[in-house]
Amino acid sequence: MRNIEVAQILREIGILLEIKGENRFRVLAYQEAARKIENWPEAVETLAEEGKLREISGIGEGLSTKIEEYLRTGKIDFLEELTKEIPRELIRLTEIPGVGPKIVRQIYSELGIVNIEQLEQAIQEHLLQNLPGLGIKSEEKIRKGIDIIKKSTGRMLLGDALPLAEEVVIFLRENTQIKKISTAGSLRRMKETIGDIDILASTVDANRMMEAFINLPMVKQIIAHGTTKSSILTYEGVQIDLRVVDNQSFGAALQYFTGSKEHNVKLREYALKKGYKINEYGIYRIDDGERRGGEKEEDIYQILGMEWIPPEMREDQGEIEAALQKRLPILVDVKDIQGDLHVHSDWSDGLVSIEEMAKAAAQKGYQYIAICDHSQGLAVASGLTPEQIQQRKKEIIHWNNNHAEIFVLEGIEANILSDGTIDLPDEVLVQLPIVVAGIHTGLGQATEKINQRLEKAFKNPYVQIISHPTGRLINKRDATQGDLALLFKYAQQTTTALEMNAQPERLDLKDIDARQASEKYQIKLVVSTDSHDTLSLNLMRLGVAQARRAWLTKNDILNTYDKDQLLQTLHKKRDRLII
DNA sequence: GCCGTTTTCGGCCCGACTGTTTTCAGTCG
Ligand SMILES: Nc1nc2c(ncn2[C@H]2C[C@H](O)[C@@H](COP(=O)(O)OP(=O)(O)OP(=O)(O)O)O2)c(=O)[nH]1
Ligand SMILES: [Mg+2]
Ligand SMILES: [Mg+2]
Ligand SMILES: [Zn+2]
Repeated sequence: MRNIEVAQILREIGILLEIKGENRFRVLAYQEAARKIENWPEAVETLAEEGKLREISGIGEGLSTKIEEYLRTGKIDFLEELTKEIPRELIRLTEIPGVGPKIVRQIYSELGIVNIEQLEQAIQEHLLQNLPGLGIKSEEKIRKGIDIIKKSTGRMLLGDALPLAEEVVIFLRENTQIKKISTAGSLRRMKETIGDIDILASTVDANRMMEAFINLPMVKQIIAHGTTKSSILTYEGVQIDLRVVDNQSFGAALQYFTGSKEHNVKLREYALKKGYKINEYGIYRIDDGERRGGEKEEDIYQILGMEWIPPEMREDQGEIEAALQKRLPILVDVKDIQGDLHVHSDWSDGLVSIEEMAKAAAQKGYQYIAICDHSQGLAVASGLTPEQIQQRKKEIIHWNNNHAEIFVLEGIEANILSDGTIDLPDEVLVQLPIVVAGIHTGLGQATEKINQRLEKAFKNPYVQIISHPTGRLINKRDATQGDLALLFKYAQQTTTALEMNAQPERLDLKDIDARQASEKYQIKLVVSTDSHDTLSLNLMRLGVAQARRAWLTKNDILNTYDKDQLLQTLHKKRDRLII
């Protein structure tokens, strides 16, 4: 998959064109194409080979030619020429908050600045404040911007952002007179990483609310402070945006502030075609200028003849078209989840006993929980030998004989060895009602090797679920080199389910891949927390959110089934493959 | 640079905050 790489190149061309002062819609075309390719579930090189690039809306004659050239030669002539005029280094400067293409162009052409060090030097010598359109304050603002970008740690994990947002919301509730409040932006859409925390509120006194906000104890710096919108930076380097509107506009504002940007643009374009105008204050008829709604978020979609679209779907990935046809799927909900099929106990590297895990799971209202400890191939995680599995079995039987509130399933997270065999013999696997298998070592192997390993694992009749299929760790480790399309084919052929691991830094399979697995290959998925302690069981919420972002329904997720149905489904494979 | 159940040319969302500005451009959400 070279999608990210190609998207990156297109994005760079877009920014360079913007600095050059090109037509902004031409710039937009590059940005939009980049986004489309980044979110495309198939490999861009495959599309190019098959001559299908132009089937992506937003990629036409010019862009497809450039993309093909890049994939073939590793270069784009047009870009080579462009960088002679606009150095590539300048792109980094546009990443400074408050510094855009116009300022970069100006400091480059007037002062010859191409990097942050030179910019800092120029600021120290107060060279910027004498440039037309800039002054003392702009210079200071840019200096602060450089501070921010230097300390910036990139996008946060959703799992880290959620509690922080909750803390801010609670503080605002306690210290201001709030009518309504909600998180918005990527956080409400439950995107796997979060750029900043967006909060929307309606209140009796907007000014007081803003005062309270910018005086939060966590505030390091005030980025903007207006009557309806303020932004602050916390000591941890997290930006928080607060938008305040009247109660009667809360719905329209929530729609706006939830985004995504691309969803908003598409929605607003469609509205225009139908004679309406949408902004964060409401939806208006263009002919008479009358406001037609906006108190509730549903107003906006309903007036346009659409179903209300769940926030997780608002990525301009076909949801607007589906909502118009009233064909949105009924997304899986946390309440549908009947059990967790991947948790560890202190028999391996878990921190709590089977009993504690079972009690906690029962508390969550689950019907069943599968204890899937590591197996012997993973010694660092105290993986279980066949003998230990026998021992553990007694404890599980004992629990089930004495407790009706939840059924504990005996399971394993077996290790896929570097030759693709499972680290436990079939005689052991056949005894286990739940068999998950995953790659934990040799993640850096070449494509061919990973593919072969997985093929072998998928073909093992006892392996029901592949855990964390790509092995990626967000912001830390890339997915393995395994070919996802091939992996999906194996899963389809062998009716093996794939896990959507809910650990905040895994979320693996990820949303767009899970959607592809389900839509194109009819693969079933399992949302699991991979808990090593009881608190982590709550991560189910994150995993289900990713499933919702993958457009999945209850029927697509095996751990929404009741116990009998689940076991029947999971055991079909061994019944079919062993005659 | 892309696109088209009204278009193959003329559109391509809409508004807040900041700083520098005598009326608005730049940046960002
Ligand atoms: N209509 C419109 N809405 C926008 C635009 N930019 C941002 N928004 C809305 C939708 C976004 O989800 C919301 C919050 O903006 P953010 O920049 O914080 O983006 P978002 O939270 O989606 O992603 P993030 O994780 O913060 O990078 O504001 C825009 O250009 N037009
Ligand atoms: Mg945001
Ligand atoms: Mg924001
Ligand atoms: Zn694992």
